Amino acid sequence: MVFIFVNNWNSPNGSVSMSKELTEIQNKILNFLIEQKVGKRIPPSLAEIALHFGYKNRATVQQHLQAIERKGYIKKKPKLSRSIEITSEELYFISRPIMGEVAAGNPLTIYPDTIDTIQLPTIVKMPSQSFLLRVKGDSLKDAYIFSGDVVIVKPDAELVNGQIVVAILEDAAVVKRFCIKNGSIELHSENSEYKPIVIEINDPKFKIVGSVVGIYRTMGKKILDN
Amino acid sequence: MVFIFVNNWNSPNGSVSMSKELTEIQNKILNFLIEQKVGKRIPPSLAEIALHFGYKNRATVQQHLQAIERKGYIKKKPKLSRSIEITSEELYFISRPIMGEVAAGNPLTIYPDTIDTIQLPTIVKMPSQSFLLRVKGDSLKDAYIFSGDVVIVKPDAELVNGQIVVAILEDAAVVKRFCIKNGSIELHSENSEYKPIVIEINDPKFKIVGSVVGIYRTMGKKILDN
DNA sequence: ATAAATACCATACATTTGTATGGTACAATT
DNA sequence: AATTGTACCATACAAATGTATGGTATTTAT
Repeated sequence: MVFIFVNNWNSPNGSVSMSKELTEIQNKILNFLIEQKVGKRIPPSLAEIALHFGYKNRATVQQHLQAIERKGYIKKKPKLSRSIEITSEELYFISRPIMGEVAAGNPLTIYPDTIDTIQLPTIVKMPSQSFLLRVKGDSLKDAYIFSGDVVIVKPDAELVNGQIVVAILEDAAVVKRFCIKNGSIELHSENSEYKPIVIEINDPKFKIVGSVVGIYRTMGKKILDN
Repeated sequence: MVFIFVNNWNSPNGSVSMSKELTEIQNKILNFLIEQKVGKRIPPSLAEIALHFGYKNRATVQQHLQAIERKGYIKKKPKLSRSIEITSEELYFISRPIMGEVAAGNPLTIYPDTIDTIQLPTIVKMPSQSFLLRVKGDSLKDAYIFSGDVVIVKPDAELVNGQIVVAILEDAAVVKRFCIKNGSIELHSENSEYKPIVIEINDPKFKIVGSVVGIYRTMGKKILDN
């Protein structure tokens, strides 16, 4: 997992609280904090930070954290373990692989490897083990999922009628609304131009990959040319 | 903040790892864990849990946690403080107020109070101090924001050209793409049917509320009637 | 009727953790 | 030349934390 530090403080209406630039080492420590929070979901203790950077004692880390806090990048509650808060978490992005493309209209080939990377804001937390797929095609446009959207897929999730799932059909993947009826599975498009796909439950060429637990679409910053 | 516990284990393809039902108290403790993680962003220590429930020592909490872990709802690393992980975090929802409605097309009145509540999945982390607004109207449909979508608004965020912002114009709120040009502010719709709104920077009837940092749209479970 | 699970209590103990203090070395600034 | 900031080290200590053990009372299941 690669984390990218996006320093935005110098933008037009820059944040007031970030008073000074971080040194290289302080920057590395801040990145580690973000990494730990996104990955492990809890902030590290001083000892864990020291271990990671090879420091022989916690005092070194302690002093670095004090410096980073003085400069306004983190906040911590005194005496409380693992209480480091990242001041402006939404300004940081984590680089996440997109595992393939998936057809919302007609089936498309699914790639075994990473095809692209997305800068996912750290505020968008992904369930563990879930992965990202980019949607192509417009058969789900009535469910407001569009070509280019990135869907968060949780594998082996429970399947409920009416849920949007990712399924493999003869080595191609589709995003459809799932419906089980009279012992056979129907995969619906929201777009009425596409007819439902009907499969027998035991069809060996069919497999449910997982359910779509969320979508992500980049919101900010579009160049206005006029 | 009110948290709602959604017990999903008994759904058709129930998860395998959740072996037994929790008792009432165990349930309350699990809810507290979720509450703490979503709110404070870090799991509580045994002492903090004991304090919250009025227990006189940590051992009581310790035994409850062991029971909850035995039943598969949480996992924790031995000897490590604040290392409780919620096994299937994406199954829980947090109840969050929607503060008002906002027009993406023509301006609408913004309500001072909560108008509705949404069940936001705990995987969608909101930046602190941000709030939710429901979008009405279709002027942003080319940016794929639709009537009914819930936008996450971060107040006082830095304003960058091309960013989507919530602004107040004569006591009504709009969602538009922000653009500053030659000393005056332009608010663009993606939908070409609407013309840009142009305001002078110092116009007292105009105020930027914040920037849209994300959208959320309920994905799962739609009743298929056929 | 007995066993097992639940729901607490008290006490004890080894680590972990945050923090304070003092020291060395080096680079940049004043 | 003196000061400040950075980047480490070592040691010490109180508080926080997780854990183990043993006990009591109540409810639930066998």
